[in-house]
Amino acid sequence: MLKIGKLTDYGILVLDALAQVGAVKQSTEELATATGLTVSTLRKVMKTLVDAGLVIARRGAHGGYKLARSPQQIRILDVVEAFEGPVALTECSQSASDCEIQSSCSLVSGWMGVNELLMQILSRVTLEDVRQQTLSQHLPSTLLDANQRIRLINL
Amino acid sequence: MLKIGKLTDYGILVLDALAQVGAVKQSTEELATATGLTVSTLRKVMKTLVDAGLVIARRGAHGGYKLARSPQQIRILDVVEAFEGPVALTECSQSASDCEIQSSCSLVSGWMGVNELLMQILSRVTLEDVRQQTLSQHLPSTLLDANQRIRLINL
DNA sequence: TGGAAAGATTACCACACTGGTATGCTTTAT
DNA sequence: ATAAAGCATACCAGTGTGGTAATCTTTCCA
Ligand code: SF4
Ligand code: SF4
Repeated sequence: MLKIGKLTDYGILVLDALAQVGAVKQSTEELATATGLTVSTLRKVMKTLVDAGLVIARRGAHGGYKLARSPQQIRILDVVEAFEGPVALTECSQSASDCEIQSSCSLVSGWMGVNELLMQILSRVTLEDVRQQTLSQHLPSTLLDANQRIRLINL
Repeated sequence: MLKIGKLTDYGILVLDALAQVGAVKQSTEELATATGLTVSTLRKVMKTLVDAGLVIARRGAHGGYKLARSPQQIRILDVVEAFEGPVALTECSQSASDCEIQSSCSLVSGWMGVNELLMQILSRVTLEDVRQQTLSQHLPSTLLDANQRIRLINL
């Protein structure tokens, strides 16, 4: 599956709704109707988003939420990390690894490379890309030749 | 986190061990000592690997396992899909989606793009890449300029 | 042809995580 | 003061994962 959590998904959903209205503050109720989520669920989502500094909250009467920066400056990686912590494909990708066979494993640095690669990709896709469907839906399925491949790997 | 399952990881571990010895068949016991996994766990891993056609099994006395094709021809995506099913970042990425707000969601095709992109990347990294640490461990962290970015997104 | 060597199949269970929900607290504008 | 908002916490059912064992089936060879 390699799926992202549903809450992460909801996070993007909220950011999209906020981007839609520009700089206008939105209340939890307004976001609820805009996104179709329940208020309870929204609260959890908003907390994460605020803690991560992706949206700015204003409390009290006439409060509400607005984007902390423009959709072009919000990376998918930011959102994913906000909800799910650092990207770590394998156990040993994390600092506090508890893989029992790590000492005798020769693949640690190999996985690191893949991990880094995916992070680089996710850091280059922005909220705006997802909103505007910048990414072509039908990518060419032909394999790249060796040179292109190296360039892709090494960015 | 965005982590792959531990069993998937073990799968790569086994494939690495098989690649190490070339065309020689390996028994479950031999793989157990080579990888540090228990025999019970290995059985589950091997079943998945065999079902996916990534390794070839020979039963009976003098049986064992060997790689179905060369490490260069085994894509990480193949292994991931074997253990975790089709890559589907969001609910709606799967055919049988059960996201309740999908009808009123404008991000479906946006996510599709990201999903495709990640799959393309994972399909271009092979077992050999992970074994030989082909991927540079320290990728340049400077952002690409606009043109390069478009080329990356559109492959 | 029988037995040993090997893989295949199935079932079971503890545990952690996820998603969903409710309840009460704090801040701020008027 | 009061109402409108966001903030914090706690709870819980369901699910998925990882780990383990017990049993069946195939193949080779003495
Ligand atoms: S040490 Fe090896 S087996 Fe353990 S998590 Fe890392 S790659 Fe996987
Ligand atoms: S339909 Fe929208 S909210 Fe539902 S899974 Fe897809 S992207 Fe997420």
